[in-house]
Amino acid sequence: MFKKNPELLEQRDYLRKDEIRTTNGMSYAKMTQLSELNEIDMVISQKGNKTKYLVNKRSYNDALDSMKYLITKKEAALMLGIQKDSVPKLIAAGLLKTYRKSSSRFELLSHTEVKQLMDECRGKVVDTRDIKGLRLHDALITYSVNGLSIAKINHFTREGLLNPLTDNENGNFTQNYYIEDELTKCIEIIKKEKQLAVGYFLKDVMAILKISEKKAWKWIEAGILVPDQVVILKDGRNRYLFAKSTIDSLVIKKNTSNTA
DNA sequence: TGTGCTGATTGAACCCTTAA
DNA sequence: TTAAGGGTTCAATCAGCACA
Repeated sequence: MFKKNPELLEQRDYLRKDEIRTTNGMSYAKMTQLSELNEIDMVISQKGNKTKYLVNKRSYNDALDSMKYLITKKEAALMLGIQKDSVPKLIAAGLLKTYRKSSSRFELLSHTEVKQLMDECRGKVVDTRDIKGLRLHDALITYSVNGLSIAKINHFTREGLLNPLTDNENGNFTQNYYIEDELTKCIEIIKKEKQLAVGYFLKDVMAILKISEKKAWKWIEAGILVPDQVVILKDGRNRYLFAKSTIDSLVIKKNTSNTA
């Protein structure tokens, strides 16, 4: 009945407890706690041996609207569809703020802000047949080595560089699919940012200067190409890092000697 | 010059321990 | 009891190096 007439869903006065848990990540314990504090109006409906817990929609929405309603990182993770370990990463990236309550020893988050982040980063709802791309977790497994993180995915989504798709209008990050072409472009941005901050690797330098590996080593030995940082790996190998400015000046030198 | 090998690296997920 | 924190695992790519 609700599938045929979705507007009937909106008209309901009461929501099921399990419905609230899956759509908003609120734990059953939290609902009981809010009910005891009279923050939400929860009624028990008994039919035979089946017990139903129903929450008044208006009281629930009022409780959510209030900034008083703070949630733990675990609840935020449930709401976003990510692991609890990822929540601090979103906080560190400035995508979520934490609050302190005298009654709690834990850092808490605003339910409103978590919901807002999810709404901003939820994929565009399309038909299941039109879904393409990688799930959030698969994208992270594939591209974590390139510096892609859950925080970066959210940043890029907010900036419009990533346009995820979903077939669930109330879905969370696990239901988002990311287009591979868009992910590749974001990886390029991350790489450029890293090169600016950390520097170029020898392979990057070879490509920029258009020289072979042999020539690169000759230049290093001759002191023409001087690494700005040498990281000695555990197995004795060296990892060379060249600052962007070092390579830029070499490119200029190479170009002027070519034109002369 | 090209190719293949090895170990490092990355970050989320997972699992276990700790602390209040 | 439960959230947080720390260590480990997983899957993938990359850089350095050796060698044909």
